[in-house]
Amino acid sequence: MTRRKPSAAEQHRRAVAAYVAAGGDESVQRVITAVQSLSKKLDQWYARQLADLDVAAGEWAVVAALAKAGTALTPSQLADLTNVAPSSMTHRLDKLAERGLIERAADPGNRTRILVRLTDDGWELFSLAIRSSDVVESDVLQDLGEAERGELARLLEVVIARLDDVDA
Amino acid sequence: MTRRKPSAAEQHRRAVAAYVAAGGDESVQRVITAVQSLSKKLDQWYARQLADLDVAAGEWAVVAALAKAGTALTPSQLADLTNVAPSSMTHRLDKLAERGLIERAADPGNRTRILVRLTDDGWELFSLAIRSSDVVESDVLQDLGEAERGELARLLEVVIARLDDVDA
DNA sequence: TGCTAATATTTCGTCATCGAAGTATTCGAC
DNA sequence: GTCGAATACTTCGATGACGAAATATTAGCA
Repeated sequence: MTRRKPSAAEQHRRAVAAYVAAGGDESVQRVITAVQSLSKKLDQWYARQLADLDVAAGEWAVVAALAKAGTALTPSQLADLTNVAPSSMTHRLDKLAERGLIERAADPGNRTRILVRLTDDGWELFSLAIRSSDVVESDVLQDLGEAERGELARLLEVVIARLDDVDA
Repeated sequence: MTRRKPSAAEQHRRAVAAYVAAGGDESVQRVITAVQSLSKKLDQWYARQLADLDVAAGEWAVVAALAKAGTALTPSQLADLTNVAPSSMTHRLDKLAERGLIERAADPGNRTRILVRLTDDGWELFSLAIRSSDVVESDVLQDLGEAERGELARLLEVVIARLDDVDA
């Protein structure tokens, strides 16, 4: 490398400047850029932690989706939730089933469907990964007090409430 | 689908509940989960907009990284910034160069390095994509006033300032 | 019932990505 | 200056993801 890597804060500033120079609105770009760089860093950390558990990011996405849903889901629903093509889900589920993290069963009410659910091992993996991720996540939020975290969450949730409308 | 898709807000609530049930801290999970679901939706929208311009998400990441840097970068730096293996960058740059969006030149000071820079067409694509994305991004932030956007940006930037420390 | 369209999953061929090894150049210690 | 380690990029073989087509079942309608 020619020079040392700039800090995340410095990269953020430059990114916003570039987006504004290209015609973006500043108050918008500050928020969007920050969300993206934070999410990117989180993804990097998750990838490392999951590698320790020998789980690929895509496989984790399936486990997490099932855990969040709290009920069995079909391959199509999982593909939609984890942002991959339905055809890609087949192989993923094969591998997860081989490891005993999920199990497939025919839907008794509709024979074209297959229901995927977490096994006990799958639930255990989910809980283990969440607890270890929570440590890093707490670290990254350590500069915010309880009130500020609440305010940050509230503002983000206002934005999330708008997502479906913009989608349509 | 058995039942209609739950709203983004409802999915967010369920996800936080699942993470807390698995042992995560609520104030942490509300923020982290919100950041991730927002980022995921943004990625989906970008993918669609970029598909209209016939640009893959990974290719866009390279163009954006060069635009943000404002200067020429090496393939290794681009691989690092865009979160891919250095070996993957070779082919990506080949394709981007074929389309005339970037150009490679030998570094006069170090013959093991190659300098990649945006062409005029590359800059034009960047500006075009930013301006069209800004429309969607503004829509998603429409429920926040100028003061709230500022506060949201400020809180996120506090978190970003902490990223490097946690990384180490 | 019978027929068409829609839904759900899988298979298949192709392309992008990965890690490891290969090649070339530069840096540092002596 | 010379040799070995470090750096930078590319090539290579294997794996994973995509879209399109194939298969199977269900739903709607006359």
